[in-house]
Amino acid sequence: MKTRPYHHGDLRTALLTRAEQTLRDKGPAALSLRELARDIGVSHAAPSRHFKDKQALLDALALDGFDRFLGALTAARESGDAFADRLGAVARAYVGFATDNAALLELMYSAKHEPGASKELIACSQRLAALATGLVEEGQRRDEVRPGPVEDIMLPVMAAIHGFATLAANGTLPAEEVERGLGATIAFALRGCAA
Amino acid sequence: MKTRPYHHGDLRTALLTRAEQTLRDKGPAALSLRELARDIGVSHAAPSRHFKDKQALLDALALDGFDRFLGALTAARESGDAFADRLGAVARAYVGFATDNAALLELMYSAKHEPGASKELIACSQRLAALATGLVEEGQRRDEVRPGPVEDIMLPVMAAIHGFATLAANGTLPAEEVERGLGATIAFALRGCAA
DNA sequence: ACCTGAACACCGTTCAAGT
DNA sequence: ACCTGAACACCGTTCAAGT
Repeated sequence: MKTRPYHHGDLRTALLTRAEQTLRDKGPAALSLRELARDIGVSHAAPSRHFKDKQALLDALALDGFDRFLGALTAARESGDAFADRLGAVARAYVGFATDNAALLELMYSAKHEPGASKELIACSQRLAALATGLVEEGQRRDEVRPGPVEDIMLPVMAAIHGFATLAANGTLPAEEVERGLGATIAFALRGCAA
Repeated sequence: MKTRPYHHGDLRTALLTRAEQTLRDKGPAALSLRELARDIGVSHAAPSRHFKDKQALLDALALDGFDRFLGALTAARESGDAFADRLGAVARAYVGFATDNAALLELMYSAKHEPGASKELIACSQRLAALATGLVEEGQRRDEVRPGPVEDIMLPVMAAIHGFATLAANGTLPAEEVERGLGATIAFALRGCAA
């Protein structure tokens, strides 16, 4: 057997990993620092060496989620050449992440607009806005999206995708209707963008 | 001075009123049954006579919110005759409620998809869907909305309105940009619906 | 019928002390 | 540097007992 490193080794990572697991399995309400510490096998006070309080751990979790989320969206943005393909791929990536990480996404959005939201979290939010803006502008340059102020197009498109993603993720829309609804939402968005 | 009725009088109502106040002022995390009881001046065990547990109080709060929300939307649905006017009024009512009752709306949506969500809460959710469906169908009958399966139009429209409302309510979209963004979102939705 | 007081099993956070 | 143990001030929930 491997000898365990001094004390725990990497408690910080262990806490984050376990916390995300719990978030996924039992929801955000069931996330307790003391239980996390118990599960990992350290004292209840140990986490405070790595996270100054519970919110700091939640913020780290949210930041981690945003990184993966933005990674997925950025990759999707390069799918094909046409605006329609790129928008469709981004929408699918967005909704896919939302349904696969419902609790985490909720945490990401609530952490972001907490009073003392970290600069990194705000930066993530801006990167997301920049991605959407860039996508629409590119579509306009290709004459595949009608002209006019980008915000007036980008905002409704993101609202539709984000709104659909939350409806799909929280179960308002039954799982078996998600695929069709997503197709309809993408088609609807493209209609609204059409030149 | 008025003599106070036996014991408290109407503890149930007092709890709900105070809880909504706290929700509005300090957010859902700050909502504690014991503090509520303290503020009102009863023992910490008293609330249990009226709400079997904390979730029951939250459900009652959510139900109350849904009633007002549906009332506002139902009224808006009768604004003018044209589909464009009605959709615009519903969207404005939706976003208005969301920005005026951000924490409550969040509670309404999370209470609704809690494991043991009450029948009444689910019924509210269905009334909302029925309202949106009726609006679109009416537009189709008037030839102001393109033909096709209602769900394929209703769902994207609701996603856009709901998505915009959450972006506006949680501060992702700065308050001074809400009015313009709302106009753009309504215009975008109408474009997507156009016959 | 409605409420109280005490009790139980949890929390998050802090801080001296250990290794 | 990293963790422990005890302490503090909170929770939600339950239940006998009071009026």
